[in-house]
Amino acid sequence: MALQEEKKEKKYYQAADCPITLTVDIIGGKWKPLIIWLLLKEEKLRFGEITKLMPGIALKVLSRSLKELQSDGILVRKAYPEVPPRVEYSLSAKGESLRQIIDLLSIWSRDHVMVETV
Amino acid sequence: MALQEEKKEKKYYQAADCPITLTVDIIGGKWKPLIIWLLLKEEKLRFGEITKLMPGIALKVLSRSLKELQSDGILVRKAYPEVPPRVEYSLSAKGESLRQIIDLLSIWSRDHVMVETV
DNA sequence: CAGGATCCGGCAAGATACTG
DNA sequence: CAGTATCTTGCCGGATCCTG
Repeated sequence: MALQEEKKEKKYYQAADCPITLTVDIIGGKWKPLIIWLLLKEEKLRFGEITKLMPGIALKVLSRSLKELQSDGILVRKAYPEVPPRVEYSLSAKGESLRQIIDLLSIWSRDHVMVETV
Repeated sequence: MALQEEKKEKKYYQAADCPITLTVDIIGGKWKPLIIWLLLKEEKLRFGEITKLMPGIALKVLSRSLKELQSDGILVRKAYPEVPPRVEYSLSAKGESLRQIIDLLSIWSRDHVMVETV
């Protein structure tokens, strides 16, 4: 079996090969970072609370962002069968595991973004 | 001096308040992560080399991405006054300072994205 | 060789109205 | 209260042609 084209190094790359891209696709976008960040601080938030904390976001966008973060396993939705309805969002273990990264990002942005080269 | 409305906690947030967003805005997008990732590995790349390493990217998109990463201080462009022209891109110190974050992201994506809950 | 200029399509995001 | 449905918009990314 002649392993003809087997190189140790790939010759080219696509976005999907990049570990940064894989993560950014999940936690990136315009609002998801903020949602995760808030949930890291607040632990548990209702849908309405989030809309009040983030006045700029459109309902539809928040709704879809939450749904995607759910299906990516980052956060957990808990609905209470009450009237009026109550729904609480919190981070899953997988979501919590992002804390270390978030902390690093916070430090980096403080040191390299907010201070303009001093 | 009645510090009437002075709360310790802000009542609402915008995307710009979030440290994750600040960083993701710089290194995020479809191709920038890949560019940074490659430069972390290769140290120095010519424009044409990048297009060969990333066959999917459009010239204009690469061009603009590089320009933005420059103006954000992430990478350095060095042009040699030759014919035909030669241009080399490499990470700045600020760009290098992302390595720690990138490493964490790599680990996280390997542990939480690529293995689907085992 | 390293790009600039131009035109185009798609999807994310936004605004508003409505519902279980 | 916690969303959906619908319509519109804006920007990102893509393809092609052109140039110092």
